[in-house]
Amino acid sequence: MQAAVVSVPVAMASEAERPAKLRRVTTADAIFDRLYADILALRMPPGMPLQEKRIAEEFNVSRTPVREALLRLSEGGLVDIYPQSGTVVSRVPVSAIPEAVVVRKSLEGTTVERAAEIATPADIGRLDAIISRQRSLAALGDTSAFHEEDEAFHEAISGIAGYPGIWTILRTVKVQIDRARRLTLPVLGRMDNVVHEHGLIRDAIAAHDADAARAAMMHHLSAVIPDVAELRTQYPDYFC
Amino acid sequence: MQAAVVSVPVAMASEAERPAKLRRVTTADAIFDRLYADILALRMPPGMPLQEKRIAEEFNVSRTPVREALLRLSEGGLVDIYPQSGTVVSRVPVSAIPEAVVVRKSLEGTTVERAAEIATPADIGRLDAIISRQRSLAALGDTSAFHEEDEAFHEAISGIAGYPGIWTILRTVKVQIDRARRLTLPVLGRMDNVVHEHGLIRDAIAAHDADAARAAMMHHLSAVIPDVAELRTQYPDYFC
DNA sequence: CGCAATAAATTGATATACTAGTATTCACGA
DNA sequence: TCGTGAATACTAGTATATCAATTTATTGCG
Repeated sequence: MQAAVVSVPVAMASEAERPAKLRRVTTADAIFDRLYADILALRMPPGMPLQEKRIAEEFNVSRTPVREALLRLSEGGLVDIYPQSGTVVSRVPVSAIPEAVVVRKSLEGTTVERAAEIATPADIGRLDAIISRQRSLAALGDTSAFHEEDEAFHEAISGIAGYPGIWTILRTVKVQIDRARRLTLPVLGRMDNVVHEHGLIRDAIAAHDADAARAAMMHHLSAVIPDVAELRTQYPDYFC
Repeated sequence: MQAAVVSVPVAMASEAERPAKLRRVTTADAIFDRLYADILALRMPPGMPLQEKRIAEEFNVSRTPVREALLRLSEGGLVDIYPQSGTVVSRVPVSAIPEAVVVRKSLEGTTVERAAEIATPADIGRLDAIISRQRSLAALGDTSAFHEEDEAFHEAISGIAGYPGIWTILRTVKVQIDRARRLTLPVLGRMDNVVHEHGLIRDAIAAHDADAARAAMMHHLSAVIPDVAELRTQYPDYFC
């Protein structure tokens, strides 16, 4: 099943304070990561049918860890499990995207304000490093690596603000938006715009101007809203 | 299978499903709901060791659905699973509580503003009904039922705003706060204060005054922050 | 063609056994 | 006596086989 909307977030602090006893990577974790990446990269497009048994054979494991991975993906809204029927890669719920954008604006607005208040020069340096890498990747046209750095930028701001758990929530919320955005990111010049907007956010944080930082973030988040109407006509099978 | 007969309030929240495919309640769901309720009500206190095998025997089911339930609880931060070692009810991460409050303020602030903008008289009526029930429950001193109505109030506001997915996030974030709050809720007069604060929020929404609604919500959320320092000395085993 | 009976397919759950780490115990030696 | 370390008893992770419950596809008959 799929919660139709912004899916269940992983609780904050569950991973963060594992007392030095680092959780070892289980088979189920590996399967999850692989499927997660494949779905996000659209190598497994929305609507694609999945089967526990087939995946188990493909990875040479039993159904058990595959099932665990699929259940976790289901909670994240990336797959829909229909009992006694089948499992499919979930279609992107277009109706939930506006809500997801609202969540991002709310949380990232709060976060960037706080970051602007307490950022240190070292923090600014880390942001600069990310932006620098993004500039290079934009020039190379490496959209995949660029997207990773984009995530790193937003995660870094959460870290600067002292709200690492908020990033955990945002990552979950962002997934559906990102799946849609993956279809539009190749648009020429978009990556350069992102780099520029990140620079504005960075400058506002460096200047400890909370209001400007929020404004820059709001503008940035508004700019990356995918045009769902157009996408829907272009990839009708990928949305619902 | 006897456990399926054990009637557990499955509807801990809206499982608003698509009409076509409705998901039946699985054994794992029932186990999850039961454990979730027991942990939240502190019938299973933080630090209490759990064992898949023992729980399975207790519910007369196999390990499989128990395991699925524990994995979901783990993602929600309610239990900590140590591979090849054991599972325990998680201690409340005190360091995460302030962050959780920030998330609540951010999201519920956004939500209540939107609700104030578009609330209909019928919506106000629903809020009034909840507040009315809370007033009765406060008089009776039924803290458990009162808490359920408290959840209903905040969920209703999310619904009015048209952001049902935000409630899903909030519920997850609220859990850790609520676990701590359960130790302080019996404070005399607190329930009456909550009723009053809910009334102020309701009035602001009814008046379509977004600013006042946000202010009332901020005040409300600030008032229910548990005194972690005191709790930590009073229940040292429950926090980390 | 319509439709009901039937077969196939798939997830949900059970039972069992085994693996691989983890924590405890307890005898042993400095 | 006090560690120390190896044997030992857990516990979660995985594998396998099997059945149950349900949905979906197929078949065959009127």
